[in-house]
Formats: sequence, structure tokens, C-alpha cells
Amino acid sequence: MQEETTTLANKVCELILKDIVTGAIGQGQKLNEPELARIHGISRGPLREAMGRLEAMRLITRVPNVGARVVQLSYDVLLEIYQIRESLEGLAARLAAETMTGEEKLSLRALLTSHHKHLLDTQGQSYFQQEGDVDFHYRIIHGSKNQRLIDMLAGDLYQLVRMYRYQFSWSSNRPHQALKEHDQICSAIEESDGELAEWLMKRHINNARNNILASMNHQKHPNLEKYHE
Amino acid sequence: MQEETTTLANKVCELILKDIVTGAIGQGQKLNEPELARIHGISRGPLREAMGRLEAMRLITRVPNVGARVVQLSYDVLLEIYQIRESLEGLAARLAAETMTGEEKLSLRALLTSHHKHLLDTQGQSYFQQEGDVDFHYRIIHGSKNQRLIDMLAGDLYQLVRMYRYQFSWSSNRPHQALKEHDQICSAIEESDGELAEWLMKRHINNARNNILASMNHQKHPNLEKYHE
DNA sequence: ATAGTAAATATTGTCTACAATATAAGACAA
DNA sequence: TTGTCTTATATTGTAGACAATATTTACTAT
Repeated sequence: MQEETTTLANKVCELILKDIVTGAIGQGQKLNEPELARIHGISRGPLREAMGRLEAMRLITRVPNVGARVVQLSYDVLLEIYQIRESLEGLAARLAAETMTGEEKLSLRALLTSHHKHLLDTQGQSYFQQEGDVDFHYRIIHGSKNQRLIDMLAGDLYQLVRMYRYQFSWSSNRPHQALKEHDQICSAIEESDGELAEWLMKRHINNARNNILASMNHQKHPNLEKYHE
Repeated sequence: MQEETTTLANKVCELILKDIVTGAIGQGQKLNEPELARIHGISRGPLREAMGRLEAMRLITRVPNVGARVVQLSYDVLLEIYQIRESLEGLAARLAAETMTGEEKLSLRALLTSHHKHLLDTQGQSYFQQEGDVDFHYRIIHGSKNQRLIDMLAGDLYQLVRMYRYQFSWSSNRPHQALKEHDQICSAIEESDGELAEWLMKRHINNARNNILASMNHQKHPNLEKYHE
């Protein structure tokens, strides 16, 4: 029983998505259709379809008759995203607190326990911290049970967040504090206190936002050298 | 100076979008590619690109090797959307209050004045009320200056809201109350009181949501007869 | 040298044809 | 009649060729 009925456009979209998120295809870089098609061994038809999806999730921008380029990351856009995340993930936390099952809550707590353990073992190794943060938020988003909300947050928006994490070396340098905040949010959810969960999540994301703002003062343009080509 | 450098896919996308929103292409209806292409006098290439965009804004759903269908509207999804709107438009109202220029504020007030006038003239004709409501929210969304937020609210999400307005005959039956709430929001914005603007907007949308919930009890499935084919 | 213009090239947009898959129709057995 | 299998049809996915637009290059005039 193979559920994976997919298409060339889907597969290539995934591949290009990864290259853009990790920076293998740099910011602002032009996407040449014949070249990309040749690289992936497909024709331009499915390639253009893949590019259409990347455009829909705003990882590339297209101009008619001119072509497509990878978006340019900036602190301004990052702050825009965090404003939106604060609102939407606050909502997600409230809904999660109201609708998560006992099983889901236990699983969420187990996730935090493992994060705590890893944090002690590795003295806050940043890579794990990043992925762990993504996991935690991911769980809560899905716990909201609001499909549209899930699509918005866990779909397009998070690809951009991942892209920033890879390429904007701001590297959450407050792992212990973040974990503590996660713990508070988890507790509120366990007690089905939606109002508190929302408030804590919004503060948590706002703290992360302030962390970014602080790092802006140190390194104004962290990766201008990547604007090659 | 013609700025409208567009493409066939763009134009046809607009046309099909309109047909879906207004119901000319009914809910759940299959979209046949050769047929649609013939109707619009284009080939399947640009048509598929147009359909990709409609899929991205979640007006149609596609299954590989099977095809595309118009989404089915439901009260559950409508409530999901209103939860999201409450959060995001609340944020938009706060940002608008903080960043709108004096000129924009004057224009917003003028809009409300004209709405008030029309409401008196027509005794709350519902069509105008609907469009007026869209206009008001549209202005505030753009006043937020957060491009990502603008795209999310004024782009994909509002097409769905429009679709519900056309096909889910819930017809805002509280025009005077809604206008009064708009007036309050506008005042908060004029005074640059972001916190109040956000709170008022959230309550405004929550009221609309409750209005929908109330109508759910009267007419459970308002347009099941449209599920033809 | 530089600015402007025209030809040449490259890239994107679109169409047509073909391959792969799914759906519908029909034949056969229970 | 009903259910299943086979065949036929229709529809979607993909490839390749052509048209339209943009970009680059080369050339001329100032």
C-alpha cells in the first residue's frame, strides 16, 4: 500500500525548496528555467509548476517575462513575521489548551523532558535547540485543530522561518530561558488554561523578537556578502 | 505608460476566481482542464498555472492524476476563518492605529461617513453593507503597513470570505450595529490608541462570528441543493 | 570615452503532441 | 441481478517546439 502518489513537480518543488531554505541557492539569485530543468532532469512544464508553488509560499518572486528570483531576507521582514507569529501562535496555544487530548498533552510534556535532558548533555548546543524549538511550536500548532491555522503556520510561514534560521545567523542564544518558557506554556496547556497559554506564547515569541532586535544592533547586516551574483 | 504587463495565466486565473467566488462554478464541482481551456480560448499550460494559484489560495483542491475540485464551504471552516481573522485583523487594527498617516485617517473617516449616509438612504441594503464592510476592513489591513499581513488577509483569506458572502446567504443582518462598531474602531485609530483599536476589532469580528453561529441554528445547511453533479 | 541605437542572443510564455494514470463501459460468471 | 474482471475512453502529467518578450552585445554618432 503506497500512499505516495506524487508528481514530478511535487518532488522537484521539495528539492528546490530545500536548496533555497539552506542557502544552496542564494538570496536574490535568479532561477533559470532551462538550467534548473536540466539539473533535475525534467522538462520546463513541471518545473514551472514547482516554481509556482514556491512563489505561492513567497520564497521566490516572479516578474512576467523577466523571471524568478529568490527572496531577499531582511530584519524588517523578519520582524513582520514575528508580529504575525505572535498573534497566530498565541491563538494556536489557546486552542491547543482547549482541545488537546490527554495523550497529546503527555506527548508534549515528554518532548520537553527530552529537550531538557539534551540541553544538560550538550550545554545548549544551538542546532538541537533550534530544531527542538521548531518541534515544540509545531506540536502546539497542530494541537489547535484549526486546519486553516495549521496550514498557514506550519506551511508557508515556517519555511521562511527555517530559511532565516539557516541563513540569518542569529542562533537563539537563550536556550535555557526559551526552554523555561516552553515549560510554562506546556503547564498552562496541561491545565487547559487557554487564556494563560495564549498570553505566555505571545510573550515567548515577543521575547524571541526582542532577542532578534538586540542582535540587530550588533551585526547590522549579517550576510550581505551572500548577495553575490 | 501601461503597467499591466500580465500573462494569460493571470487573466484566466482572475476569471475563474470570479466564477468560483460567485458560485458560477459550484462548490465541489470538477474542473475539467481541456474544457476550461477551450472555454477561455487558451491551452492547458497557462490554465494549469492558473489552477495552481487557485489551489494555493485554497479555493480548489487537487489530487494527483485525478483532478481539481472547488472546495466545499462549511460552517466549521467559516468559524475557523473567523478565529484567524479575529487575531490577525486585531493585530492589523493595532498597527494601523500606530502607523496610519493623518491623511489615511481622514480618508477612513470619510468612508464611514459615506456608509452612514447610504445606510440611511437605503435602510441598510445588504449588498452595499457587505461591500462597505469589506472596504472598511480592507483599509485597515492596508493601514497596518505589514506587507506579509496584508498579503495574508487581503489576498487568499478574503477571497474565501467573499465566497462565503456570495454563497452562504447569511447576509449581515445587523448593519447599524456593525457600522457603530466600525465607528468606534475608527475613533480609536484616530486617537492612535492601538490597544483599544485591537480590542474593538477583535470584539467586532467576534460579534460577527456569534451572528453566524446564531444563524446556524436556524438554517443548518443553507445551500445543500447546490451540491449538484 | 560615452550615450544611444540596432542587431543578436537568451529567456520566458504558450501551444501541440504524447505518455501515464484514472475513470467509465462492457462482457462474463456467480 | 450483482459483482468482478477486462477493455475502451477520458483526463491528467510530461515533453518538446514555437512565439513573444527581455537582455545582452555590437556598432555608430556625438
